[in-house]
Amino acid sequence: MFKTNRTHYEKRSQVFKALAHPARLFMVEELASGERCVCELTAMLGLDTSTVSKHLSVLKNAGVVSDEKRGLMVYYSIKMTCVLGFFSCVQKSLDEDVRQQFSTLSA
Amino acid sequence: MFKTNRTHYEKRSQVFKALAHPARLFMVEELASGERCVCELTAMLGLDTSTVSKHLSVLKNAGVVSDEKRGLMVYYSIKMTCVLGFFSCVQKSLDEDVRQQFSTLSA
DNA sequence: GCACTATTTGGCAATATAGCCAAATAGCCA
DNA sequence: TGGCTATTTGGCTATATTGCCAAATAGTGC
Repeated sequence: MFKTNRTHYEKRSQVFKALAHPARLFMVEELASGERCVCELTAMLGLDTSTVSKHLSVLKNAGVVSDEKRGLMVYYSIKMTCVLGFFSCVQKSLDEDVRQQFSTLSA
Repeated sequence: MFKTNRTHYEKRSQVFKALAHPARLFMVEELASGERCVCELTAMLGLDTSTVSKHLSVLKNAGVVSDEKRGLMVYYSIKMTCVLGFFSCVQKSLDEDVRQQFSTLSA
């Protein structure tokens, strides 16, 4: 059932692993507005350049983003565009949970 | 930019963290067909019952699934139904990558 | 109550991830 | 070439996750 095509599930989970970090989530949402160089993302995140670079390589290896070098800078942009649809789904569910907790409290 | 609403991104990333494991991914897909008890999922996964139980609690805490106790058994079912749409997106992207690698090789 | 089954929880060792610093690499310009 | 900037890579420590076993909890039926 599971063990026979475990690698199949491992490949798929790589994408979710890539999105499973606040900094990487932020970057993907930022890239939704257009390509950004590493330096721009670094400034926005307030993390070390090397840390940001490693986060981006995680997203790249998962196939979520792609990169292009132009001069000194490396520009990243979204490749797996459909992941943007995830965020509204997740947000909606989180909002519903909050609403439900509130109505439980006030009941 | 990021540091000011870091907790916001942390909450969202919880959902992706929950999906970022092959066993949990398998369970969510299985639950798409209907509710399952822990024992059924344990049999399919070939993991220790305690391990499966912990995986399920991760999914529950993230709001992805919900549980209901009936007699001795605890039945889990999908709560965040929209996550099912993720899988086709991810699969489609992975397929495209494979196709692209193939065409690069044969070119 | 006792015995039995299903599930959860605590604890531990092995492994993976995140962040920083330092060093390496790559491209620009003089 | 050398100096400068942007990015990546290696290495390290701190922290988080995974999976097992053992023990605790909860529900059933005698």
